[in-house]
Amino acid sequence: MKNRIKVERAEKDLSQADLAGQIGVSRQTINSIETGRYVPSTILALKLAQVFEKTVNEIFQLEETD
Amino acid sequence: MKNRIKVERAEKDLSQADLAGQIGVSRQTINSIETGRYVPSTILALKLAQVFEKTVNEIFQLEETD
DNA sequence: ACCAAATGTAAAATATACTTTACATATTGT
DNA sequence: ACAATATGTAAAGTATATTTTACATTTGGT
Repeated sequence: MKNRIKVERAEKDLSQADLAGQIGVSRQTINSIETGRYVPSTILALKLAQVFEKTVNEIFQLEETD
Repeated sequence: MKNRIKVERAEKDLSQADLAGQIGVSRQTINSIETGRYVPSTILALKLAQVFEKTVNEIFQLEETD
């Protein structure tokens, strides 16, 4: 699964720590999702989408391997 | 988190087992998500949305308690 | 009423998300 | 170059998702 978190963060000028704080997870959780080390829960994806004012589908996309 | 899986299934006339088969998870996984017993991964949410031809946000919505 | 299919759950096992702590590297401003 | 901030990652621990097996209940058709 691909994601656009890094880009969305840049557009809102948010650090990983900022974003983590807004959503209520650890900074490492954001980093791990952003770098594809693990797949977030749907609740987390919805919260990220909410912060970025986008849909989940705009931020996360399936790949063949999924 | 709320979800509209039951309704979307009805509209496509799919049983829980049918849906599970299309996505590649167990029937109990679908049942558990549908009845709110647990929160799916974003990959699973994207696959469900794909089957229903809707966005993840149309199928899953955050609640205050999330 | 009977039968088949669909649904709701539960328990045990396994996989994976997420936290905390900690450290190393990279980036940016002065 | 220096200091501060941001990022990448790792290991150990905890919480939660998902599978498999299994059974009880419900629903729909005849």
